[in-house]
Amino acid sequence: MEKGGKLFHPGLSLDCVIFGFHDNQLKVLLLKMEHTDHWALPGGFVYKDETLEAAATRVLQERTGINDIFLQQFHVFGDPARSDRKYHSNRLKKLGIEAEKDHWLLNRFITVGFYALVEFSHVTPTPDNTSVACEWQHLHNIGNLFMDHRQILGKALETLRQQLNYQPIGYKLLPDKFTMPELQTLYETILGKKLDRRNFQRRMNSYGILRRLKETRKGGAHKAPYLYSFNLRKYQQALLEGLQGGW
Amino acid sequence: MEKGGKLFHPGLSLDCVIFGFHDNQLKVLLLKMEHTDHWALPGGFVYKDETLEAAATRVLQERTGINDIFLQQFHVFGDPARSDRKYHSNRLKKLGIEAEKDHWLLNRFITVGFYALVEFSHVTPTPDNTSVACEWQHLHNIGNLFMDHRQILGKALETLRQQLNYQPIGYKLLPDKFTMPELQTLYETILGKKLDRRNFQRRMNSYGILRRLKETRKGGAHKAPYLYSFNLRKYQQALLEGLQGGW
DNA sequence: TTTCATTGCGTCGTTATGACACAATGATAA
DNA sequence: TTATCATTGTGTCATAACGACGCAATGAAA
Repeated sequence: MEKGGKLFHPGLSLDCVIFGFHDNQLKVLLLKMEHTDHWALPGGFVYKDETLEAAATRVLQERTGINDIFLQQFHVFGDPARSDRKYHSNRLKKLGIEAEKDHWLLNRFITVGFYALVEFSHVTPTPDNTSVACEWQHLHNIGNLFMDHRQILGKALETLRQQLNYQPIGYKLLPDKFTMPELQTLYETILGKKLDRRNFQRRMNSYGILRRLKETRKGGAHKAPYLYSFNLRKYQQALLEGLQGGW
Repeated sequence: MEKGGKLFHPGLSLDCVIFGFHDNQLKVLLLKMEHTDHWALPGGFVYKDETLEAAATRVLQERTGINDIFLQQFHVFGDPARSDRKYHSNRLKKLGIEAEKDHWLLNRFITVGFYALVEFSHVTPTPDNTSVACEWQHLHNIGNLFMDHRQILGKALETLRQQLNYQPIGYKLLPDKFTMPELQTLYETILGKKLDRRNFQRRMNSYGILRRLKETRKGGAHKAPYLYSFNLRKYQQALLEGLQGGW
């Protein structure tokens, strides 16, 4: 906190939108802030000799426990008015740090937005030293967000939608074995619209990127759907050209 | 040069890839650097109270003379090794500025890449104070580029390709009146592949975003092609959904 | 006046798409 | 044990879109 000015690249931060999929819902990992009902995206600063990607990877490792994480830079947020200097100066005061006017945290910050795709069950949510909790929240039921984090989240989702045919989004978000309805719900959530069940299945199968397993998912009421897994080699090859047809 | 440290956001720059279309070729506006055969993307720094977009707009205005320019942020380049500190320290020496070790220009810089689309004939190329010339270069015949500018250009082109169905790329790059073969060549250059002339025309017409004029383009050898202009209202409406089918 | 590359418009067979029908499944309730 | 019923697997069908290609019209240059 005191040495940050010497350690970090000045006026630069990053924020991560961490997506997970569970209970047939797209979720985002958020940090609950102290003394308010506000939530924040996991973020951090960039060491002076660190790449942006390394910094993001480090932050993501700390919040999720996952080392090898899929992430993509998607936008820079640089509005001069985006910083909440009052928050930082209050926080410094509480920490007993004399908040000189030119304290490194009180300057303007540009932030680089990253989105990350993780397998929900592999994550161990871990708060950082500015937060009191780290929890998954349903994408469509998110409370008050800090600063411009709502805007950052929105842009991340928009990017996810655009890259659906070019990034291994299903592969990174779903567990090894999943059902066709689960995959479809994921697509529907990201796209924000309903898709026809039968046409979805036909198209997905036509790509040749799925392997249908002998097993079915027992346990739910009604007919047990087959389990699928990705044929990773073919998936990646198909993504190079983009999944044809689009959604 | 001396006061930059106080005026600008520290360790932050931006670089612009300015695309234009002329002589049936996609071109990029570059700056010729002094004393070398290297070229550089037009770039600049961000004032402490300026948005990134405003800074890019300012830079673009200075290099092209155009005020109302179309630009899009596309990527941040943050490799710690990307800066060429030797270049800056030499330059400072030549300018007679004592290059203290902690001179603001000698620190690590993160740069935000913007691409801009301009109507070629509206541009008045103007060098900045670090360059001896400002010229259009053919996209496929570009000389040595400074630092990581080749990589930045590559990423810009990749982004352009991805956004072809979502941004008014034809509208921003072509003059008010243009022929179908010109539009097709633009698409072919961006996509990097040949398209069937007749199918291209059919698809373009089916979008309903073009208005065929009564005039033809006389002067070239062979049959005179019709001139077209964009129906801007319909174009923009179609872009919201993305031009269907893709290329 | 002829030549010829280019342009405008159209054809044709195939494939992809959207909308929908129907039987099979399997946990739950009767 | 049997009936129920939402859900799943598979298929059909008419239409639209697509890729490949043919051919006549044009207009500057030979």
